[in-house]
Amino acid sequence: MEEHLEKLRASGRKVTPRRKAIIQLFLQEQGDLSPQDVQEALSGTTGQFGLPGIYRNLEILTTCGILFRVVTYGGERRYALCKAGHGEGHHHHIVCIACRKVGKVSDCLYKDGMMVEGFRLVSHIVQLNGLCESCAREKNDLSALQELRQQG
Amino acid sequence: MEEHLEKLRASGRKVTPRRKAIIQLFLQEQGDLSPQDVQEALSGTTGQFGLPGIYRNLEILTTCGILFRVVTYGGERRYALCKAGHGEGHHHHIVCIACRKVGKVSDCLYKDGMMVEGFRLVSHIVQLNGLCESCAREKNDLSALQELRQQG
DNA sequence: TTACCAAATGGAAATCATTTCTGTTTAGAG
DNA sequence: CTCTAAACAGAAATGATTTCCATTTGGTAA
Repeated sequence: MEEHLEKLRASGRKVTPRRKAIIQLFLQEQGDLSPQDVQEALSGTTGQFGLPGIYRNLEILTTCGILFRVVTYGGERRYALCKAGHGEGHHHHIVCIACRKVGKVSDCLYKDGMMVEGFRLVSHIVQLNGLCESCAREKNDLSALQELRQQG
Repeated sequence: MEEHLEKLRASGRKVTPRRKAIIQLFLQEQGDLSPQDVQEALSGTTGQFGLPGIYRNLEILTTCGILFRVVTYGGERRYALCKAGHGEGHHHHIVCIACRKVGKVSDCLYKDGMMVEGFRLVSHIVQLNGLCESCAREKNDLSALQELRQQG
């Protein structure tokens, strides 16, 4: 938690109860959450929690590098805790489709500047979904892996 | 054009003036378009063109493999012409940030099943942005490349 | 500690994208 | 040429996201 608050302060933002509550929630949940998920989870805890404030704060926490926005085909808005340390550069995340654990991918196979299909790469979006070690072990029969592969 | 209509027929859809107009537009524009872009471009041409119909058709054309939905960080809805031939399997696209030309990436560096950071990869989203050959040649001074790199 | 002010908050309301619904038209098979 | 499922237009509903504004608060400096 403290490392996250540090990121907040470092970017000149205030540490408020709301923000602590949101970070706390993500620490508990592990997985990715939509703004609506956040509202439901926090309603009742600290009185009401309006969606506008949640949108604002999710965006701010993302700017600070505390959260990141998960990339999905449908474009749904979902956030998760960023695994990169303070000041770390370009990276992606990999999410476990079973337990939603998030891993950091700091050495992406794609590097800006490299050639791909006749194009010189300038930027790239990568979102990986997989099975973390423990979940893979749990379901290491092929049929399970097959099924999981469907979900995308 | 004919190859695209073939994809429509192959999936049991009708070939209508609307759909031809949309495909025609994407053939002209080369780049990616939002539903709103499509409406603006087609308004006046063939009388009115309601947004609901555009949403429906963009989705249908995507299902048929004629279009694909571009992946963006913000989740904005944008579509472009898919470069894959009929029946081709898993692939991604690379978009030229200068001329918006789209290329097909059929052999992605990430393969489902491979290990990444201790996770077994099950699925992945990849969207590449770069400079196509001719645009790279045009602006092959480093400063231009530098600038372009900012835009993401 | 206290005062201060920019930043953060809550919540209503506005906005904007997207979907649903309904009645009408049309592509294309037979 | 007829017929039917699919496609169509457009109005309206829905739902997510943003804007606005009056109020409160975190955290710095006196």
